[in-house]
Amino acid sequence: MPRMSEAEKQRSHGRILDAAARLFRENGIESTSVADVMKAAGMTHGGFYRHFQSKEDLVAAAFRHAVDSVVADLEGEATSDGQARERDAYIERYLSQAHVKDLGGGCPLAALGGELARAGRTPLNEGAEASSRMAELLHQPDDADKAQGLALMALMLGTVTLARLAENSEDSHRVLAAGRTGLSLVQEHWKKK
Amino acid sequence: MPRMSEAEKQRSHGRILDAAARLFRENGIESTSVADVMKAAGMTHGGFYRHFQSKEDLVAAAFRHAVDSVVADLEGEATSDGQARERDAYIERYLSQAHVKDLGGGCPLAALGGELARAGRTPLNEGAEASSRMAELLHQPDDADKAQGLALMALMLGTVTLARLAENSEDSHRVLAAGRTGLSLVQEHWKKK
DNA sequence: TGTACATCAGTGAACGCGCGTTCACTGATGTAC
DNA sequence: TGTACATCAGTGAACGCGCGTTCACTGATGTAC
Repeated sequence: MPRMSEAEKQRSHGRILDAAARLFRENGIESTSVADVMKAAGMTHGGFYRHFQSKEDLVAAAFRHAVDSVVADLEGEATSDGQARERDAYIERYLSQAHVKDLGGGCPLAALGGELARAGRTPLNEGAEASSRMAELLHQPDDADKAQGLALMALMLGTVTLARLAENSEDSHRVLAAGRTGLSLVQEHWKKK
Repeated sequence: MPRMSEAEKQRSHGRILDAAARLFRENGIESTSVADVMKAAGMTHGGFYRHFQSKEDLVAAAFRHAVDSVVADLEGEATSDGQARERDAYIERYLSQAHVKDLGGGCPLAALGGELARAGRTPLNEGAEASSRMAELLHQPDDADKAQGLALMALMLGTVTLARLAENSEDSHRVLAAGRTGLSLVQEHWKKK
């Protein structure tokens, strides 16, 4: 059957990234094998090394891929007013039960932040850049440095992490509600400090 | 050489838990093997199953062991005034560069929260209980439900997670400072909502 | 435009390795008389 | 208290298995004339 055309190779590449971004978030990096990813992308494991030098390479690329799609969603708006509306909608979605349940399609930092810190130099760098980019998205006009954006990101990430550990949906809702309350305090009173 | 006395067995058990609690936090659950843990505890891997039924059992027990030692630190104080002082000191230590660097000895939720959500039923239950116990520790007299404790825990956990992803210590300090600012806002203004 | 040939995307078997777990064994410990 | 014996904590070899990675192979693609 092989060889495929250059255009088809690029489509394969995209399918591998999509599958990896989802599986790593859903099951964790260590629990997801190269073969798992390739199977989900509709191929066999042998072809993997035509696309990436190593699994560690894939981890970094797939993580960036996941962050890219979040960022692309929010940077689409042209006016700063539209961006503010998008940002608020994103925060609301972030602190929702749907996001808590959607590990595989949710925030890459919330799903993999802890693991990334131990995953090797290249993935770690991607993690650092991701928190920068995410904090930038949350930043508001009155946020000179990115401090408020970082604090919001930390609170959101922590809230979803705790909500995912809750045993029942009642506890999970309690955690999300607490996170929303804390978030509004940070948003409203930041510059009064 | 075997067999050891009952007292010695209990000491071995403690050494296994100590080693596991440190190694899991330091290198992650999947990257730490049963043999790694037993070697760090000064034994060979074969004896492990006299102490635990499976690795998953050890994960749950070691996580609880780590949470226990955090909780014991803070529950020692008898007076509510002493407890309040201890709590403030704990928060300060939590949001310090030393804690960011000390993965193996730091907050179990920050190190393993993400992985725990995928680690099986028993470890997941331990995670749920841990967030309850930690939120309880942070709770203040005017915090009727545990909402404020949960929000503080989420902000602290998220801040340390982001700080651990930072590439240099300057960025890491920036994240910690942002977390501290956010935290004081949540502490001061909670009941005004 | 048509032909001959080099390239290389994807396949599937194979590699060495470390994993969680099992097991026969050892000899000090704990127990029964 | 002393002796005979069952127990069982820890050892180290062995198990089946899945991992990341390599490789010979295939045949459509892309290129040179």
